[in-house]
Amino acid sequence: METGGTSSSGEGFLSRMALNDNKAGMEGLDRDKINKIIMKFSKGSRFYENEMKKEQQVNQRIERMMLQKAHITEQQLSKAQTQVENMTFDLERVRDLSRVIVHVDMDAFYAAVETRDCPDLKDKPMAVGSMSMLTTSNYHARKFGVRAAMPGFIAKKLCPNLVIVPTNFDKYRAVSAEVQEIFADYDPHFLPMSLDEAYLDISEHLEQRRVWPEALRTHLEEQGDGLQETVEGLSPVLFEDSPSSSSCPFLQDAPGGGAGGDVMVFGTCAEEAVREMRFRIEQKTSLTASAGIAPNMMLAKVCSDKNKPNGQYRLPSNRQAVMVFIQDLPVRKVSGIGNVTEKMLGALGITSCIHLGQEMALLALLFSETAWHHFLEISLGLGSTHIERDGERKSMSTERTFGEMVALEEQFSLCRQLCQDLAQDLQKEALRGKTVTLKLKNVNFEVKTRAWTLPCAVATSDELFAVAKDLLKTEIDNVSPQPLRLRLMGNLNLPSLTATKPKQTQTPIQKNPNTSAETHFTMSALTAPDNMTHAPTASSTEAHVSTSLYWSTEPGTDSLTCPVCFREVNTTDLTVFNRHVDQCLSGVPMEHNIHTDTELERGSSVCEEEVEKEREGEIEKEIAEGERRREEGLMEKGRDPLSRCMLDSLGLRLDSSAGDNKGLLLYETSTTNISLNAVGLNPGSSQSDPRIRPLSPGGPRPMTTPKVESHDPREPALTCPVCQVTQDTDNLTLFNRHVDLCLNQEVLHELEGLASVDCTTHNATPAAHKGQCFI
DNA sequence: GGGGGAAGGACCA
DNA sequence: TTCCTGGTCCTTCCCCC
Repeated sequence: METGGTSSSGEGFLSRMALNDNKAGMEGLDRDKINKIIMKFSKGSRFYENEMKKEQQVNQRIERMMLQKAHITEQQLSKAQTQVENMTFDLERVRDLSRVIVHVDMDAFYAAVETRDCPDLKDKPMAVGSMSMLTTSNYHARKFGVRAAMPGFIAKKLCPNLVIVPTNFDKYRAVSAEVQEIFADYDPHFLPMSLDEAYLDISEHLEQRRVWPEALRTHLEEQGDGLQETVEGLSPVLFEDSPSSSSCPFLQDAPGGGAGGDVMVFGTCAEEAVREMRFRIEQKTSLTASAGIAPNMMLAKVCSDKNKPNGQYRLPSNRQAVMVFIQDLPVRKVSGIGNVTEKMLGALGITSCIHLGQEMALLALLFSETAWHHFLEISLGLGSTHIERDGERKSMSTERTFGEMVALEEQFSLCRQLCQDLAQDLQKEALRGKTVTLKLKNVNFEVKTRAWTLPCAVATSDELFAVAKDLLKTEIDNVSPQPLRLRLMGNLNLPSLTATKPKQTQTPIQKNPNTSAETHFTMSALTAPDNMTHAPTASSTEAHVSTSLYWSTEPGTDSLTCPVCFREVNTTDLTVFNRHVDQCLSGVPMEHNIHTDTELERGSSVCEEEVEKEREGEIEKEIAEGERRREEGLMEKGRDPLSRCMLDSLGLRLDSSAGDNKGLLLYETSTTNISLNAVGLNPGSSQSDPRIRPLSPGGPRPMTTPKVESHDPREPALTCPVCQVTQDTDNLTLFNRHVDLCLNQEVLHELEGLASVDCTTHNATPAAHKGQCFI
């Protein structure tokens, strides 16, 4: 038997997929019937399979917990009981019942806004969202089991007449702003939780209100668009069965109120103040709100759900009333207890808050300290009494879901786009962040996050992409030879400061997120200053020193010494400096960045002089040609090459001479100046179907490669362009890995000329260190 | 052993 | 055919000092 909002029918229903009716307007539904439909159309899908996996994990957690419970001794229990009692005593001592906290929640907000603007919808089951996902539904739809967070196509099965209206956040934001203006009159420091929800502390307002003359508590009811009409006509159509719509509080309770009255006078108590607030919201927006009034935020939130929609509930501010209220409250109703916690508590026989109190000693032994402290507070009806707007934002992110994406260039291009979007958002709030996290969800709904913390905070698109693309590349390599089949990509930046200038740390961080044991260098062994650190490596194919060096500054200095060219770079901007180092290591100018970054130009001018002008011209010519072809539409849809910036960052070049093999990329390892072809550029194609022809070894390697030809599977001989040894394989992935390792060896040898290299973390075999070839 | 970063997950609207 | 987005907090694991 499942607890709370989910059910099990004994057919192996996943509790996490079954109908969650823990929402107003969903009482008394035929859950079994609804669940059967949900399962019928979910079963067998990748989403379902993943949910099943997650459910199993939760079940295992529960099994472990039960095992742990079986080993608890009386002595342990008694000790824990003492601990709980002490804690309870401490909490009771500071219980604060003096505040009047209000939680206001707009009723089916998005759906109500859409219905208001399109009255045709008022009698129809409708939801806001898309066939993929619904954000909310009206109360007609809820009768069919249609609710928020349900995919539209399932909702359509439950309710074939369902009207799905696309979201219009600009509109909701505008309405929300109107509502918030009213909130501010009651608590200027109110805490908005989302567009449709807020906490207010009206204690001060009530103090003032006590002595307010009636005139200040009088509000005009606008005829035609006012309460009378909304109660019987427009907005509350969503809430015909509302506990309060049948006995409109405004009309009946408010002094001076009455059917058709023009003037509404409200009282001075908390209920009257909240009633007034809701009245004003409705007058201004034609939308209804529900509210809960209680001595703390936790209780206020529960109370606002009590008489939803279009109602309010006040819990008296005394301990006894609070304890009575809490007794029968299902744990799932408490904010912070979700599906998993509910299930775990249910396994212990805990379904309501009274059980929580009774089993606290056991919970103290089975859950973490944070968790059981939270449970104890809930069981005592305690919650926060201070509404504080979080001054400081903790993180900022952006993510996107899409159809299956396999093509590398699409993945990197999207990554770039996300970085641009995030950079824009960061810059809007003048924030910078030190940790860049890449979030990936594959087609099986498995989510992975990969993070990298930088020595200094970053904010620009280029800076973010420099890290994100490495993280992405690492993941692509990790699943190789399989392609990375994505359905979501996100980019998260954790701001650590709000300053407009980058913060420069004095203590370098030296970590390598590359869990795939790919080749990388431990830079500490180089004869470089101690403050040189190693950033995330890209892949073994990227001559790892490229884009991988980060530097921290010494306080008081305004220049840095390049560890490669040993010249002073006149900058303290680490990004600029690291680009300089990248350039020196690669021996290739980062022409695009240089042209757009004057500081970089200054900082790297010394190294630039050493770069062959001819090659610069050649590169520029190639890119110009690539762009020309792009503009001319020669690139077929879906075969659009990587952006210039992306190509740069990856060390990739477009082969404009590829003819029919458009989409071919040339990989250029900057140190060795070797060109290899990369694969999988056509959408739909994958890395498992590459076309490769190794280049002829020796001599200066060309920037462009001859037209690629398919490799004949009957002809296994592939010759490594680096070591020139023929490899006994026709597996192109293996062959490419071999080339990677050889390339890295070349880099190593080059660096050995500058400094000693610590190869302890280099994943190559001893043979590789000797420059020999292997697969 | 403690601190801190990385990764994953729960939960919320 | 199709299961979101953006944010916070917590837990666990692991590495380093």
